[in-house]
Amino acid sequence: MTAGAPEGYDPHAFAPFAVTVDLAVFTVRASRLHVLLVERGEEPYKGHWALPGGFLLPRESADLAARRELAEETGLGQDTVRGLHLEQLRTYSEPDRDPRMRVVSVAYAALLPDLPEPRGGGDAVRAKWWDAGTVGVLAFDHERILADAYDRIGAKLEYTCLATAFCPAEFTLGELQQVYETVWGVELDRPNFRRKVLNVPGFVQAVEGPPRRTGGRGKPAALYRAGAATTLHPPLLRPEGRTE
Amino acid sequence: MTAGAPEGYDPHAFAPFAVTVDLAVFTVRASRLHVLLVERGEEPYKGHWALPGGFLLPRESADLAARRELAEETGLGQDTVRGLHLEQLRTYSEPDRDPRMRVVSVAYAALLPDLPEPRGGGDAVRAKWWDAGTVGVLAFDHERILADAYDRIGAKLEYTCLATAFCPAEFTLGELQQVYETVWGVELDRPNFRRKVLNVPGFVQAVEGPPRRTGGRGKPAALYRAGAATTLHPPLLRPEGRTE
DNA sequence: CAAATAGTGTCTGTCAGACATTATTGG
DNA sequence: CCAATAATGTCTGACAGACACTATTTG
Repeated sequence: MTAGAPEGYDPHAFAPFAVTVDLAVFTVRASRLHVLLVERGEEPYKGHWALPGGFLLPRESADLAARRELAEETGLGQDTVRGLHLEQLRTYSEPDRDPRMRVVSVAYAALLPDLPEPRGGGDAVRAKWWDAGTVGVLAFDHERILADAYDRIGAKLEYTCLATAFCPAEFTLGELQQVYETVWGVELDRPNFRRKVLNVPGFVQAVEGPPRRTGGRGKPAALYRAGAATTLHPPLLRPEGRTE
Repeated sequence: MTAGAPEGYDPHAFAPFAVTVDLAVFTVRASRLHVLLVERGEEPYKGHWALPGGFLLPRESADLAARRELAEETGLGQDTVRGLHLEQLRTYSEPDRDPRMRVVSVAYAALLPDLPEPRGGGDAVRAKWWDAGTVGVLAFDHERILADAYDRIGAKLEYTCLATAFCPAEFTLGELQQVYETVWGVELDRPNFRRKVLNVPGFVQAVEGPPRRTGGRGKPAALYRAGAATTLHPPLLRPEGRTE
């Protein structure tokens, strides 16, 4: 900022802002993208579904608040949550986005491997995974946030290693391909997908031992871990240039 | 957010958050990337240089506040500022980033064509364009914000039309190439750059009339305007995969 | 063996970088 | 004519999509 607060500024005299985080938590289950929603137990929007989130504590960064809320809503351990990739999306600050007062919200996207149903802790009545294509009307401006999150995730798959965040620690290339196909809503050619993934240095790393795993009936697939890279060179561009 | 504010929440009883915007305003002049900085006239960090910015007004979105501050610092008209591309970078919320109180700041990047020296209005002692490679120690966490902004701009040039925001309304392909070379710090092959730019539908649009403009001594160059597209298909990837 | 999934090999058109060449201006 | 900049053309190697084929498992 350029200067001090307005003339004679006193934090308690000025109309204060509340600051919250909102989370778009995604997972891939049954070849469909799912998002974690909570049912609101209080006004406003009581009974509506909303993105999980909540207020920043007085000495907490938005990043920490997001991880705390994520742990509360999913039942994941603090240590698990600490290592997860949280992607800060953007901040929503329209004056009337919350009817009660002035609330500025920092939105995050989180990517999880498939998990059991959330235990629905925290303040929410209950939490549930929804098919991302069929969520209805959400509270506040959360539909907008969810749409922005979806766009961002799809774009980030092209040039970052984010897709591995949807997979368990060890995964097959088929599972990784499923993530791309599900998020992008396209079908990819398996041999070409394989070639491109293995050509990106540091994207995936073969798990040494002969351990393999079956995915139903066919030949067992080799296992991989996420590699050291964070960005993809070259990127995996999605087909047909449909980024609009 | 999932639920109402904490038990018995009253906006004035709770430790309030102040919300500000900070702007990384870039331009290309003399083949160097420059950033607009202001000298602080008050404590803390009195005498230090900082990114322009300021507090949100009670009923103002961060986006509007950023445009207002930009107009104040650069002397650009309200109408000019309204049409500019402002890129929201991310939000900085570490509890101690401002020694006075809890300040959450929404950072923006703005790209301008080369402009005269700013008139240095607003609260700042003075405002000045600095070579982006030689800025010293900045106030608050503004060095971090500036570095993040620089990274984002470089990446966005690859897959969006952002580069045209650095150019005047009508520009030559040579000028556009200068933008890429300056921000990325590389030299590009002119014929190939030309071919790729013209191959992207909607990136640039030839200005019809035979009007041309000279850049010193050689052959006058054809003029172009920014096209209708916002994203580049295919993208203009920077050479040597140096995105780390 | 048939079905299903994993993995390899090959062909071909497109496009990238590299660079030669022509065009148009001022001095 | 020379220097400087703009614009066009060409060559070649790398890589993308498409797809045929082999490998390994279960029923």
